[in-house]
Amino acid sequence: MNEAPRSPRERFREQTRNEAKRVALEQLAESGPSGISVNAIAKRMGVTGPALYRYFEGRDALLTELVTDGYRDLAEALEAAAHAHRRKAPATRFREVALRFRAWALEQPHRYLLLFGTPVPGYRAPELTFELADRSMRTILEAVVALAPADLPSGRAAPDRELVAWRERRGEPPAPPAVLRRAVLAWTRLHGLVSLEVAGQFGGMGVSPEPLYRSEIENLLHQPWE
Amino acid sequence: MNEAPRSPRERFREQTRNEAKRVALEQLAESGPSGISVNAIAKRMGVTGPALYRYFEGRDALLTELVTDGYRDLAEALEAAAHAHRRKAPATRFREVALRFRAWALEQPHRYLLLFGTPVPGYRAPELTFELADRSMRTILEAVVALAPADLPSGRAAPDRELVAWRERRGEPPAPPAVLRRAVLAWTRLHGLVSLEVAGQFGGMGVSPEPLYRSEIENLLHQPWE
DNA sequence: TACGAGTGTTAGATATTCTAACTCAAATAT
DNA sequence: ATATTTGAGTTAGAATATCTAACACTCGTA
Repeated sequence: MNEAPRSPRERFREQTRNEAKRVALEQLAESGPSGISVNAIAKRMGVTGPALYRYFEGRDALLTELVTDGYRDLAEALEAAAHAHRRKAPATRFREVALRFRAWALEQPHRYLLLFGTPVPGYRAPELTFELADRSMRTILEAVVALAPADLPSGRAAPDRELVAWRERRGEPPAPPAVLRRAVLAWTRLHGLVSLEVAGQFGGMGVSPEPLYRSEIENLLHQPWE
Repeated sequence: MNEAPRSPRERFREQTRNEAKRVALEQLAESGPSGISVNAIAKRMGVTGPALYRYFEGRDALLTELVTDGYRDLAEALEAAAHAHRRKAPATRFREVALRFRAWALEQPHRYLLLFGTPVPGYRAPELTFELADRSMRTILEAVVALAPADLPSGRAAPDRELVAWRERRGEPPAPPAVLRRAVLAWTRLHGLVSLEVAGQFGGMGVSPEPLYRSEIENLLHQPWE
């Protein structure tokens, strides 16, 4: 997105940083989060350990950057799916977004776990986590908004008020609370299935997760609007 | 459960092991999975580092033991909830088991994340993971079985066959595939909500997760049996 | 009471993160 | 074109981690 960095030095710097992150993701895939080692990354890049400290404050900063990159990547994948089907029926669009979500997770399970699994380093701020997840959440929300009929009533229960307030805080057009609640449920249900699948919990059960996932999508599409 | 260890030495050994695991869980709560250090545990126990290697093969073995303990603990909590309400209506029993599930996770979020988050050490075998999660799964399954009407048909779709086969493999009384599917969905939906809550993803949203969780329980109870 | 199994210690090999001090090349400025 | 400065990479080293090996001691056991 950003145009070419001005100086050759900045370009080189950017290139080295990306290379380091690329190698870090390799390490992540091979040996898990705790296998990401500044030293090993440097060695694999053909430089000594301390050299990398010119580019990252330390191991945790590098990890954090992988996390933020991951959230951005996921959000972009979902947005692309939504955009690709923007002319289709809302149900179709929702399905495609949901399927893209699972596909993204399965393409790079270690990254998905890095985002939604145990916080790895010292501890990353939960607020940061939320800010980042929010962009994906918004795409799902838009897909759910398009599904809802026009005449949904406004609820008065506690979670409804919270959701409406949250939506207002972001300066987005208001949506009926039932829609917001449905969007959150969509998020948690899809995440529940995907995270257990990625963590290998279905493996021993002999269940193919895909039909389950599809049926859960249909459940969300056909569930009555209270 | 196990009766008193015979020799004083075995008793002492058991005691030391438990103490070590207790301290390890403290470390886990304070500094996350990567903060669990054999050295630090030993220091906190008043001995030197290498002493602990008499009791655990290494750091990974200790970690693995924390994981297996956690799965056992969770399963026992769910079984206790089911047992406490064994005379109540099936819907009540299911509700209580589901609520206990969330309560267990909230009481010790770091442990829940240790079980269902990113695999931490080298890599624990997924089969092991499944074996252990199975016991909790079974309790949920029993609760769902009790909910189902008696005249459910047997499906012929692929996931149904898999689920039935899985159930048979464990030598348990057969259950209609719709029931098994519902049980898996219960598991994934509850886990989806709880894991996002425990990971702090709802924090910034200002949503109280409890009403959402309860509504999801009711959704499971009232969803038609296809 | 003598033995031996088991517990804990120190020393050390290896690997990690990260800082400090230094060199050197290359981009920038004059 | 030359001088200056910026910054990349190096080695050295402090602090801490896992884990092994060799040794000492102690307390159950025979």
